[in-house]
Amino acid sequence: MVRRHVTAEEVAQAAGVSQSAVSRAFTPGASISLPMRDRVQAAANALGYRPNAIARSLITSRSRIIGVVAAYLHNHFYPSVVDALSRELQARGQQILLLTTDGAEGAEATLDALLRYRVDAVILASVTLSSGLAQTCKAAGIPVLLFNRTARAPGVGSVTGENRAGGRAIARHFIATGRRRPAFIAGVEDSSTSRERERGFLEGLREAGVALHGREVGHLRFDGAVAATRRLLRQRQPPDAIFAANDHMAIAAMGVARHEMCVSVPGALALAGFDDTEPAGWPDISLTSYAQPAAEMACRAAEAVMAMLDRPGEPARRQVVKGRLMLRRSSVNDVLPIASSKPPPYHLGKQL
Amino acid sequence: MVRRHVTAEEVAQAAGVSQSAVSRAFTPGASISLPMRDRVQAAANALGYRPNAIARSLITSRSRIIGVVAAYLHNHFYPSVVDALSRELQARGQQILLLTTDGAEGAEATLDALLRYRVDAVILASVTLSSGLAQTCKAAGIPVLLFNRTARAPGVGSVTGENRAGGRAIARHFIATGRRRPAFIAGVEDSSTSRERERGFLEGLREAGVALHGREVGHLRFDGAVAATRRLLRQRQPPDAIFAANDHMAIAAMGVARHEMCVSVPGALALAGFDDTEPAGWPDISLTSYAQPAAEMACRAAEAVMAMLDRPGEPARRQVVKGRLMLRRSSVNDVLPIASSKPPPYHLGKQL
DNA sequence: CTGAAAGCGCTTACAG
DNA sequence: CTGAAAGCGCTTACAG
Repeated sequence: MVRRHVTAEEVAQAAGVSQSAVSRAFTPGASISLPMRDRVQAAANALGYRPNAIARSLITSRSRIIGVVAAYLHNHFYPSVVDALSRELQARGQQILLLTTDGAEGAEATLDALLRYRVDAVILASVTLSSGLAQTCKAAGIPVLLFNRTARAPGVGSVTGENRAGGRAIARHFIATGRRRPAFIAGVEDSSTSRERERGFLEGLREAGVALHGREVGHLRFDGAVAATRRLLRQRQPPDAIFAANDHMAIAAMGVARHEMCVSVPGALALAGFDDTEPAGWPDISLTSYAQPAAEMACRAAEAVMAMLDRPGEPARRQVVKGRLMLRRSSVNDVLPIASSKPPPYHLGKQL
Repeated sequence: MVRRHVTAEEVAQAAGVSQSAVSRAFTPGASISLPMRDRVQAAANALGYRPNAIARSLITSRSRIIGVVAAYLHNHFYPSVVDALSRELQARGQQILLLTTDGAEGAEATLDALLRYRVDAVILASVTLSSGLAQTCKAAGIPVLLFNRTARAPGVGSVTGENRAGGRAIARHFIATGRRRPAFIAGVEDSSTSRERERGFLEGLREAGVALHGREVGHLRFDGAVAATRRLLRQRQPPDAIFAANDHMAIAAMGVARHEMCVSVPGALALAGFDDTEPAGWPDISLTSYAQPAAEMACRAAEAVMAMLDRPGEPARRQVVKGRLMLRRSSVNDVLPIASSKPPPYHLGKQL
């Protein structure tokens, strides 16, 4: 039973009208009389007709599909992003063609497949994707939006958090709480996001005349951050504070410090991450973090994409979404543990 | 600059061949000579041609797009699933149209939108989605595969973990470690997945002649599990073990027990979840859990979907992927903390 | 192996 | 408001 799909032509025959009329009945704003529309609808319902969006987009040359490229869903920031993006885009009548890719290898080939589907735009939601992907989209004449990273190339819009200000806030917090041997775990060297966070962090330290005590690269991966933390903590004089370029790596660092090296957190070592992912708010983790509001960033991104589609000429914008420092028990002792009975208690943190 | 896309016709003109020849050059296995193919390729590269998959699927009536419906990406099991599914399907030349939906409301409407894109099949990856969605797909003649749940209706394939056996294993473990007041936090009442886990758990308790000491519903949400745990632990005689129907809820329970009620885990209370999500393996969480291997389940699901497309007549299968109990410090004291230096140390757990 | 032609299921000017 | 017709960019029998 390879039942073919019902077509507009079949509905037209059943309703005794032209195929154009069927099309109009399913096109909001088309010039069609109410009786005609009802008649078509009745026949359509009886037959179980559903307009073929593929055929539609072939002729309108708008697929109403947005390509979303995500690289590493194990970092919990990205599931939140995908969830929020999906919601926002669906609300605007767009579908999402999802592309996941592990690092750069093969990404070009899968992006090529994506572009064959004539997506209306592409959102690149990963700091590790080569900017070559953005260029490929540009070359294909497809609007690109970078999410959580920027690019030097002009004409590429982006939505990011306050990377530099966030890094600076973490540094000031470490200094204010008496830390004098702060270290940094970078993401990947060639990512604007990680660089900006580091830059802000270094600026904050310099303000206070404190030198960076150590620096390792965690490659944005859990295992990478585990190794980086071991190297930092095995030094003769280990750091008394570590800022990891994102929560995912900071949580790995926390595990190594507390359970492998028996370093007390926050007593002997303060920890801070970036993103304020959900696990950071869990009481057993309670990780100080600079928040990037995924939902708001996704909303901005969806709006930006729609704007790119509706007004192609408009110059691409770089939007920065405001964040805030969430203080938790990984860096300060006096933050209240969860005690209140009023929900939601798990995302509380002292706001700076 | 609304540069239109390059078409096969334009490539044909540039190469001085017919449009059919261009089509054949991009169709693996088509009968075309090597010189002809090279000539077309050269022209195509020069013009930046990319075949329009939309047009292609209109005529082949295979879109090579699989609809994936996921409901709640905050439960970290689902990001792993989406990631793995995406990888597996991409490897088989399929694209993914992603649909996220919060609960039942509005899900029908968005599924309708999905079906208009003539996806070749739909994977329903959420225990909370109404089985009405599966029926809608069936009615539209589109193959459906349930992921992490089953349905009474025949002809609907599924891929699940060992829910019943897993529940039983947790019960036996609680009993074996001396727990006598075991409680259960259910997911949602009408989910086959949660029901099977509970059924296995009760069977395991009955074997030992131990009665269920408490039961609450967490609605599969973090906040819901927080409230459920409070109700359980505020009893005059609180439980000495809690099995939550998934890790997401178990982690919420852990936070409440340790940080709000000051109940020692695992001393006064043993905790266990289901799924073996990544956070369960983090040393600060170290949650005993029955593993559902997301990657393997995704692989099976991808294979099953491809089989449904290639052999439409074949009866739908219900596949169960083997899991295993991961013992960690939320339920036993003698599990070694992370000590080894050989990676990957964070997913270790004593296997039963 | 190659090309001309029909056709996939729609949208949208164009007449009426 | 309605219908006949052209056409979106391809694939695929059909001849040659």
